[in-house]
Amino acid sequence: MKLSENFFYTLREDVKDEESVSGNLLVKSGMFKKVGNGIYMKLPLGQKVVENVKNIIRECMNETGAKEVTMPMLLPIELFQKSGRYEAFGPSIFKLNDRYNRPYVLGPTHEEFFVLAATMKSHSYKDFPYTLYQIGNKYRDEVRPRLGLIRTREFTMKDAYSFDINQEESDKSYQKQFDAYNKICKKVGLNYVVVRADTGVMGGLLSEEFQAITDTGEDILVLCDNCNYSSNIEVSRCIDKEIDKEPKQKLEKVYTPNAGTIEEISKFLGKPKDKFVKTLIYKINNDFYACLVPGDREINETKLAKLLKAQEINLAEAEDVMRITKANVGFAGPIGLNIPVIMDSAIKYMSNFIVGANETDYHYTNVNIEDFKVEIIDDIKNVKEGDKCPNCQGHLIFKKGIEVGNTFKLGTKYSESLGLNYLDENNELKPVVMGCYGIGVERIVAAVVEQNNDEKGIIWPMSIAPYKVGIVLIDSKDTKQLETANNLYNTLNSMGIETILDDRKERPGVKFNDMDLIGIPIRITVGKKVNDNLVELKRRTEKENIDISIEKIIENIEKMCK
RNA sequence: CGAGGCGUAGCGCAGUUGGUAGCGCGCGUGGUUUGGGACCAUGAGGUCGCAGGUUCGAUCCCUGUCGCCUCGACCA
Repeated sequence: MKLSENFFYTLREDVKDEESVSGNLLVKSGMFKKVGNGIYMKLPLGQKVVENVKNIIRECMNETGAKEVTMPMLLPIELFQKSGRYEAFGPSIFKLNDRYNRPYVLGPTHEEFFVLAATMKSHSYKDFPYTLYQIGNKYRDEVRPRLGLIRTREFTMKDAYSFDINQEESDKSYQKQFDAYNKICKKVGLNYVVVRADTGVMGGLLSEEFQAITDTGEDILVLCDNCNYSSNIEVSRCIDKEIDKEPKQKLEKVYTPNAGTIEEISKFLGKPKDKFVKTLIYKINNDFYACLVPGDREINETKLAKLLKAQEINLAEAEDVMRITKANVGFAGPIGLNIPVIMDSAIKYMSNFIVGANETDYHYTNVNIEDFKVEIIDDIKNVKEGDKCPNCQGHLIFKKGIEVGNTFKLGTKYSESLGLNYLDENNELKPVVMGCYGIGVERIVAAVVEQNNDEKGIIWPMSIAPYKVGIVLIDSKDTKQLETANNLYNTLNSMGIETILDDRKERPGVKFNDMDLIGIPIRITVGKKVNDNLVELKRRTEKENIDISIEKIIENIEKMCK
């Protein structure tokens, strides 16, 4: 691409509406443009990067034997209602009506429709296995789109679906996709980790996330400093410390004016936070529950929801709390409450602790678990850094991540709800076992930028860079320079090494800065030294130029591109 | 959905105690420059987010509305 005759622009100042590094750089470099909240257009350079990522994905998918298809984005609503996911997705599904007022949705994901396709080729056990995939748009009305391209309402997803006769066979298909995902993450140049995760709205048996490690990530990843344990915090199991009990002391009600938070009450009574038990009133499936966790811990709503098989889980409104506890928010406790109590397992080892007294401005001290009735005891809290690893003697550490991919073992959830069955050798009707596998394409792009940038701009890995080489022509009026630059440009492109020629009538500084901003991996500068038969070569990752003779430059670049 | 902030030229911003607007960058033209975002001159470009209201007069005040950003919507 010659810049003088193409659609190319960059911004000189940081983008006002982009807080994330990747959002700012991708918009500033003219690769993407924001259209609205969580909606972006892809401009030529961004389009190329996205295509490069798609091609890597496509290549790795085809290697697994998966076949590419295209699903519609505009979907009649019935199948979602049938699978029960119209409810599960709730408000994050985009709905619309046609001219006859018939309801449609913009596809948030396509399990149901792949199942529909699968019914055409799932009659006998001899029809299996097979895996289908597509690379297409998804629409989700997110609570809050944010972080540039990391959470948008329209995005490109590669989604694949495997179909097998039983779990064992399905596990094999899963493993193939899992391996392909590792390959893709490596090829696009991500620093990533795979973690266990919640199956969420997809349902099913197992979920593993491919998480790009960055400070701007939305997820907390729990890793072990000793073994290879890795998990999303939402499903990370707590290993409770088994502490010996103190001798039981006498229960006492104490006056604690205006001390409604653990912070305040801990300061007021001069006791550490782990001597307290927090009582949170939750509304779960329209019933109220009191949930107890140690004062120095956070509740984990994913675990709680799973424990109660709940669809909807919310902290109770202040008025509900006041009605149930007969006290202001901040003074709830398990003693004398007439709603079910769910207690975190760690509290078993606590003694003489402090809880709210269900009376404004009062707490009980020296509380022990015999003092109240408990319905369920289970792990309902988040792990903390430094906690013991569930797999070894090591300790847990936290990192933040961007979820770029996710693989699920779905079991027979969809085949059963949608009637996808086959006949086995014994002429018995069996449900098909499925897996599904998703990758966010723009998310990969954003995550790569989050991990590869400096004060000048983006630093693309060779594999997905929009162009591999950028030629900066210093003086376009100098015939020798112009001719040399054009020759290099034509040669490289004809070799399949995609090259930009900056032949604009700009000062060199402008060209250098733009080339750095858009992150082209290799830069050739064609300037005065052509008279000595030399051009300059510089990698985006390095500070210094080196002079190379014009004869040798092509050979050098060819090596670098490999 | 809650709280806060912001909507003024393509971009980033200032401003008007109410009298229909300016700066920097970018853009056009002419010239001087030419190896890390040049300089001089001269221009073009705005229904001051939208709709009401108050006023002789509103970009400014009031009301509503739309859009965008951040935080929150879990730690009692």
